[in-house]
Amino acid sequence: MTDRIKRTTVRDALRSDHEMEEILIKGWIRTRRDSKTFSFLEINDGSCLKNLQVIVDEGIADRAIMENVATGAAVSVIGRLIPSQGKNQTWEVTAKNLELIGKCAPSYPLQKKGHSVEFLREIAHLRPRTNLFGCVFRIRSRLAQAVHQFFQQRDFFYIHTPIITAGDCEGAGELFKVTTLDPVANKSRIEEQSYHKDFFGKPTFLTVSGQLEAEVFATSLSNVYTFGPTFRAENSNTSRHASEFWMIEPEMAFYDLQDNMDLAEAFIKELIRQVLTTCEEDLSLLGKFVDRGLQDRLNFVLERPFTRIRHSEAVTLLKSANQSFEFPVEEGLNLQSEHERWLTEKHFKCPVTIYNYPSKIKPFYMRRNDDGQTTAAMDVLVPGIGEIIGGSQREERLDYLLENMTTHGLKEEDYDWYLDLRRYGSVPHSGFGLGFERMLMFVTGITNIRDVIPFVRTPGNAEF
RNA sequence: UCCAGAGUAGCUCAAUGGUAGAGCAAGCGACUGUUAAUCGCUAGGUUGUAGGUUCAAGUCCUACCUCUGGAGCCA
Repeated sequence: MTDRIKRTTVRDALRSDHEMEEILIKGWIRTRRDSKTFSFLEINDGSCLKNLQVIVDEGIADRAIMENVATGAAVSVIGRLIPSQGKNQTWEVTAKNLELIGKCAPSYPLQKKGHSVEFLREIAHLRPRTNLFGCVFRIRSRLAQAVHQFFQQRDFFYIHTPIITAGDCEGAGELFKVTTLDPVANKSRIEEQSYHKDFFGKPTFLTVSGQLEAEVFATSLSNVYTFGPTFRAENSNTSRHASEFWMIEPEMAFYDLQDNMDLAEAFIKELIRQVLTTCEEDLSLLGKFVDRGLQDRLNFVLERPFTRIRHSEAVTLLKSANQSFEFPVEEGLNLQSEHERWLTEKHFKCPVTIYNYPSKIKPFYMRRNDDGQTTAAMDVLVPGIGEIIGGSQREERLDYLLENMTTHGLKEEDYDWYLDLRRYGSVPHSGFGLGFERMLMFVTGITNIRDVIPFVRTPGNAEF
């Protein structure tokens, strides 16, 4: 019987502009309230935040079935969609037929009332069934879509850079080693010897960035972007770091640092605009229970230009700040979290783009400025999260690049193909990396990165 | 990895070194076009782990584990 009618999602049912004599709804029961001769079921199928209220009169389903129609169970309902007599919904369904698809054991850990995000993290396989995580992951999907939309509208090409890479890019940061060798069986061997027998015949790692590969395509297709998983084996235990995360890395030929900063700002604003206009309902829940000022803050960021200051100006501001910092502020030193927070949260109270960083604290591929002291690097900082974008104009001049590699202790032969880009028709180009989860944290108000990734990987944790 | 804090019922939390408690959830019942429904009853515990101090440890000490917040690394 149920096979002949097309299933309607809860979202479509609640958006209906007319009564429906017969509707088929499938989903999970969020809660049940019993009256003397009938029951109220709240059904959610994840298609939207809201539940659909179903009225089941006595006798519609067997007593044995009704006993199992409880919180968490999966059901199928055929009934009439009619205007609701109740207060909290416009439409409701009076059931003509109720089937139990999958019953729910009484040990089901999700209750009607609020759970802490810490507890829900332990049951990551069930947490998308909560209002909060349903909202987060619907928004995550929209945000990913918005990323592609932004670049595709600007004729950028989406490049799939490798996840397994050879060689440890710029020697910085801890990498995950990829190997088919058994570390126990080979423990007595010298590492170099073992690599000859390894799958790729050389050391390989999970990617920490697709940037160098993206540069290949920027110097051929002009405007490109990557959007994929990224891996860092750093022992970072903070609310803003994960071992596996998603990063977006646009790379543009003929862009200088100014162009790069302009694009970064337009990108962040467009992502916010998309979420504001397409995720209104989900945002409203987050605005109510997670971050009271969420929508106001997003609108505020959208309307104002980001503040842009040179690193040296930031240092001057911080030095004259009427605030004592734990760490010293010095020209030539990197800014600490507390300094970034002061700039973006206390002083400017908006996103801040800092550029022209001291050369010695930046990697080899960034372009040297004419002053000889700074590089054409830029970071975008946002209130509450800190660094959300890091980028630069790349060093397109072969001789300077080689010089940088020497000072960073890198071997020329390891970057031969990268250097070829400078040998054969080199052009100025720029790019940046945006942490997808950090952006999602910013638009949802969620303060821990573990709560915006479906299945988080952090040091010591690879569950599910 | 470093600093700080916390681990007690399924969840959120109480408990001067002296018999382990509540709210919610669950189970049973009553009531009701209800909507975080309401009311009554029932059950639920090796107090993170291992040692130690003490007549007596959830409570004090040591080590370890896990989680949370902050720092560093960064996106």
